[in-house]
Amino acid sequence: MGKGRVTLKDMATELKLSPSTVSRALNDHPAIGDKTKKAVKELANELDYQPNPMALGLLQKKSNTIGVIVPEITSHFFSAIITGIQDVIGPSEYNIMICLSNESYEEEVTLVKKLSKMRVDGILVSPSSETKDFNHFRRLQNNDVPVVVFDRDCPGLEADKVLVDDYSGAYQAVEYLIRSGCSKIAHLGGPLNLSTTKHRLQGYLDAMEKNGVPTREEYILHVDGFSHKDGLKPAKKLLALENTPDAIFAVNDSIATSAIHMAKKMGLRIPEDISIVGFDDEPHSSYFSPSLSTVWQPVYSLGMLSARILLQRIKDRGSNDEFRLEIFKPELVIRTSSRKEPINIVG
Amino acid sequence: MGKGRVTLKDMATELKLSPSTVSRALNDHPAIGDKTKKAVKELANELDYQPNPMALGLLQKKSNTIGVIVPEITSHFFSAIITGIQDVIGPSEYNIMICLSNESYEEEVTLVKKLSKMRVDGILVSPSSETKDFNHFRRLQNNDVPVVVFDRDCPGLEADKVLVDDYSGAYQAVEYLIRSGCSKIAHLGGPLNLSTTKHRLQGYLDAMEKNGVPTREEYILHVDGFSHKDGLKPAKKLLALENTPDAIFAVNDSIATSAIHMAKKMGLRIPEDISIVGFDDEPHSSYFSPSLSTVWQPVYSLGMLSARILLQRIKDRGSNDEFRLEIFKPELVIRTSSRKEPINIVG
DNA sequence: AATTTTCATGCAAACCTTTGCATTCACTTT
DNA sequence: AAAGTGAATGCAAAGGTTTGCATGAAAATT
Repeated sequence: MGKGRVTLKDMATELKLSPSTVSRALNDHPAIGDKTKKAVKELANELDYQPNPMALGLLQKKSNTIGVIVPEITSHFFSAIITGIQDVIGPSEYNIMICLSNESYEEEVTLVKKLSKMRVDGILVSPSSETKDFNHFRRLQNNDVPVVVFDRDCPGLEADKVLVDDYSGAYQAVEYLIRSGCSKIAHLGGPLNLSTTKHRLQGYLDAMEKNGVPTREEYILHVDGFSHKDGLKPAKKLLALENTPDAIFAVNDSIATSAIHMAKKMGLRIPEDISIVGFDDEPHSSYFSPSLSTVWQPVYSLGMLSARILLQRIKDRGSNDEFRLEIFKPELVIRTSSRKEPINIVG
Repeated sequence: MGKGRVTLKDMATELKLSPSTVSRALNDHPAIGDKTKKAVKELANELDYQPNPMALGLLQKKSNTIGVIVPEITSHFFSAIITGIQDVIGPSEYNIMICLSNESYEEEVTLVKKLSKMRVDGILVSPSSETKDFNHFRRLQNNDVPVVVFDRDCPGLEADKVLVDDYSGAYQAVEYLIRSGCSKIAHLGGPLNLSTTKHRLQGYLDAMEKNGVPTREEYILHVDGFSHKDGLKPAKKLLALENTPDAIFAVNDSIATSAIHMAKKMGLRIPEDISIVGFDDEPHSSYFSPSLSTVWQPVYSLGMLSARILLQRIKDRGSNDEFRLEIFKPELVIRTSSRKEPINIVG
């Protein structure tokens, strides 16, 4: 009864010592005698003493908690990142508080306030697709709360960042489409003010230009959200063009499946009539039929590294190290939703 | 500078009042004069005063935090439940601490200890597939921390429970397979000591028996984990039987896709040669080809209700209401991975 | 034997907030 | 004018822990 709620004072009374001695004994303070230490530790063990984190937090002005803000967790992408974060933070002394912004700037600001109020010791954040202004993060930084940005960049914000080279991923994908013989390559892009979206678009544009393939304005559409249903209408629009594309590079796998869905519905054969490539390599993408060609990202590692950097930053608080910028390389995964590129093209 | 870290004392000095007066003014205590109240509130607003949750927690012996323990979040199932939980808890005064047990009993016990140490005000839990003993939850309850169990039951544990009628879901699925003309129906079940797995198996068995369809021991296999790769070997084994099944009812969608994968690989046509039905209705299941027949569960609602019950329980702490048992009804969703049942069978 | 050194422990403050009780002051009542 | 009332505010304790400083006793030095 009352287990786990024993206090230092309780133990002090029991042992006829003062709370301070008990505290020092538990923390192996050199000035405490060995017999006392042993007695205290035994009792603490027996009574399953757990120091009260609130008392500690109050004293040390820190909560031993780190906050994580993500737009959502129902996609494999973010849930895998979070799993990586958990696997690093879990064994540490810190607790994690995961918050969902639902891709809303307003909710994100509210969450930052909530976390700030909680006195979190640091936060990991991937901004919502609506977020253009980063002052809420700056306010945290001014309060000495380190911020690590992951996956989606916050341009102009000075912070540690762990990103993915979306430009390269897109470039690889589009260049491969070109080499495989496609020439009318369309792009289903994401919400416009997201760094990832922008870089994927730029990668697409550059790959087209560098390879002398003309693009058309009507070949580039942007979806409002990242889920399957958000891609259906734009995909339909693209496929209904007079000059039907022979390839679509989609901003992620869900949107790519929208395109596959629509293409099939319109009687197009994949990949004979049209190649489709996604981004993210969600685990089920390989089980679709056709299985989806896509760009793989090291999501789990991304989560782990972000968490490690934050822990390091918290530990070194004060020392004004330069902010880190880590960029992971994504990799093209070719499956059956796109044509094979001719083998004889070498170098 | 130092914003958000203003204390009552700071404001008291500034206004030449005592901290107690400032506190009372902010809490609209009747004994405080209107002028004072106004002045205090204005200053608090200006300085963006945020009461220190640790001081409050220390005083009230509660953390305003609720813990959530789930086996994993990379599947849509649990991430959607968590989204439901968040949507209920988020707007409340409580914070959420999400923890992943990774389907490990040991880690689950560690997490419970961590949350207990944190003095969470309640927990929501779906036990790991290894968990057979629930004393770690009972210890929490003994410390007056309410526990709400969701999706996966903890048989013998007295607590509020929000479950799904897995038996009914399985029964519906299997009876439908029988009516559609299948007679050699196999089952790919989950880890054996999980309530959901057991009930799905029982639903399968009963549907077979009640409809006079014999089952064979060799038709029932159990997988070790819930992901695609865990299902491949068992599916292969099933399909390699001399007496090849003409239907497979899988414990979830991922395992169902393993079966589809293997069936295709072995040259079987779906659903002509073999029908396959899953469980969960993950969002991409409808985009597979063949699109997956499966059993839908109200995951989001399940998350929301669990959270509501916990909040209620925390509020009514002390009053010894009976534990609630809520059971959601799942629904069969018929797509193209299984034969259509003859329309002329009525009543 | 007197003094210094060493060792082990206790006291009290601090962290921030809430709250029961005491205090102060102005105003009303007799 | 004295006493009583009421309103507005302050004091102090509590909650659990850590830590600088002080205290006490015993051991070692002179």
